[in-house]
Amino acid sequence: MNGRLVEIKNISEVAYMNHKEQKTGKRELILDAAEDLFSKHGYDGVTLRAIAKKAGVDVALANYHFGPKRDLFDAVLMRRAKILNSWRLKALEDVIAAAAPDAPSVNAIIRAYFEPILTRQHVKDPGWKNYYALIAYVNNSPEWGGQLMTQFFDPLIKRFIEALRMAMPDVPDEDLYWGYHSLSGSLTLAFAQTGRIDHLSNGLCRSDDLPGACGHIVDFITAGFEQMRTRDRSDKTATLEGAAVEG
Amino acid sequence: MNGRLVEIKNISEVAYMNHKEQKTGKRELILDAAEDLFSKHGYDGVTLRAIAKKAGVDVALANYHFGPKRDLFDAVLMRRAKILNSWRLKALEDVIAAAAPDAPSVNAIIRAYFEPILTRQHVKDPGWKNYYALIAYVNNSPEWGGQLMTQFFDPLIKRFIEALRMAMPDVPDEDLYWGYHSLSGSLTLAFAQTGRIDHLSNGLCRSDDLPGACGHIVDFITAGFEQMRTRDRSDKTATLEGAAVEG
DNA sequence: GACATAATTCAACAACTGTTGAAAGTCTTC
DNA sequence: GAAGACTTTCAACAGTTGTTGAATTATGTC
Repeated sequence: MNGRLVEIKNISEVAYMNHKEQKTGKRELILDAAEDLFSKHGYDGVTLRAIAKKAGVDVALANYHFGPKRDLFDAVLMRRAKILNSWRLKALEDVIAAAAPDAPSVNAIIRAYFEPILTRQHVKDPGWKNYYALIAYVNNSPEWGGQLMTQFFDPLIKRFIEALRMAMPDVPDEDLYWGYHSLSGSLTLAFAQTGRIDHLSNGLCRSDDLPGACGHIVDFITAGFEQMRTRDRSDKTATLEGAAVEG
Repeated sequence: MNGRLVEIKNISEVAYMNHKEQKTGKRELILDAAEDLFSKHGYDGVTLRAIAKKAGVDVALANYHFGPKRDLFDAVLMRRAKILNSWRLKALEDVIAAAAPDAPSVNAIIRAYFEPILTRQHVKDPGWKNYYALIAYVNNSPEWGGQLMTQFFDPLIKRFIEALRMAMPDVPDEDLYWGYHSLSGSLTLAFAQTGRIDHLSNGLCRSDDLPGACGHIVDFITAGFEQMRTRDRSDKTATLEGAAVEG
């Protein structure tokens, strides 16, 4: 059985497919090839001819199915965005329901954010790996980051922050937002799978081991949020300014 | 007085400039323009003609000074890399010396990593802002991330992890490396200044306020490392697998 | 099996890409 | 002020880019 397709159907996310999309034809091959190449070289680093060659089709076919290049890029992003959101939304709601009427623990919330996307079977699928790397590219790009990420993931993230606010009612919103910012950066770099940590750790840690990374990151991030309960917010902005500049 | 140039000279980093580079001619204008555009659109998203136009010079001039496009990109990265490293190395060594013969605190080490680059005067300089965004682009790109970041920043980072190992001798290296990975991701996203947190927080937090971000991130990351002293390392990899897939 | 419709390929376009060699300009040094 | 070494521009190249319209093939319908 075809792993990805089965998953998509079972999760009752068929709705977002229109009648054209569920076929296993060359259309999907183009999306797969584009996903792979875009994730590795970015939007401008990939030509339609390279995509067509990798998909084994003619150049013009991409334009026939998706219109201009930019729309193909959006289609690649869109294909897995909703299913991703539904996984994480469900995990978050499960955690909230399980703790009700109390607020869930910070650790449970963080786990609901990471585990659905980092510890499941699908992380072995090259398509999903490429998609994650693509999200990393988009999230860190000034050109795409502001607009596209907001469009796709904001609703989920707002509910996530809401849950954190429930768990830590006395923590100011500013702390929560910056905390999410750190969380997002950590996740993004893990997504990117640049091989950097492999070099740095002499092979002790592997950047393509997403489930392995998950445990470490979850504990790290949880502590980052927990710390906010007792954080010293007095102005510590006394800088080292001048020490190096003048001397 | 010209902020950036004065800083560079005072910090006794003139050594890395060869005799050609210290001039304020069109050569620097090309580097500035390239830095700006590369940081916003990535390597492939920028043409030499766009750089030349922004710098107000002819297309051929970039090639005359730097050779092929790829070498121009390296030159942009190289220009500020060494001075950046020297700032952070000095801060780290100051912290180690101040605590000697004891090990420095985790918080002091983290602050030595962030404050020299986020709280100083130079973060107001658009050139440095662009450079930081460029580092973010490189760090998250599978194409550049592995090689270039290693080449430029590994020596510093190894000493930094060494210091953390001194501060927390009982923590396994694996935790330290993954901790650095989270740290690096957080810093990178802050560098990128995508405007995402602005949208998300309805203007409460601003992604171009790097000094403001610094305080939050430092406390967040410090807690992430401190947690490793008492971390439960039993295998918690029981996943939610199936819950959503089957239902 | 004819017919309409969708899918795919083919050939070609105008615009743009990085790069180059020669020409023109500018600056230093004697 | 002539000579010579850098700097900068000009004009052009061969190759590549996204896109398009017509031609060809496959798919489904009655």
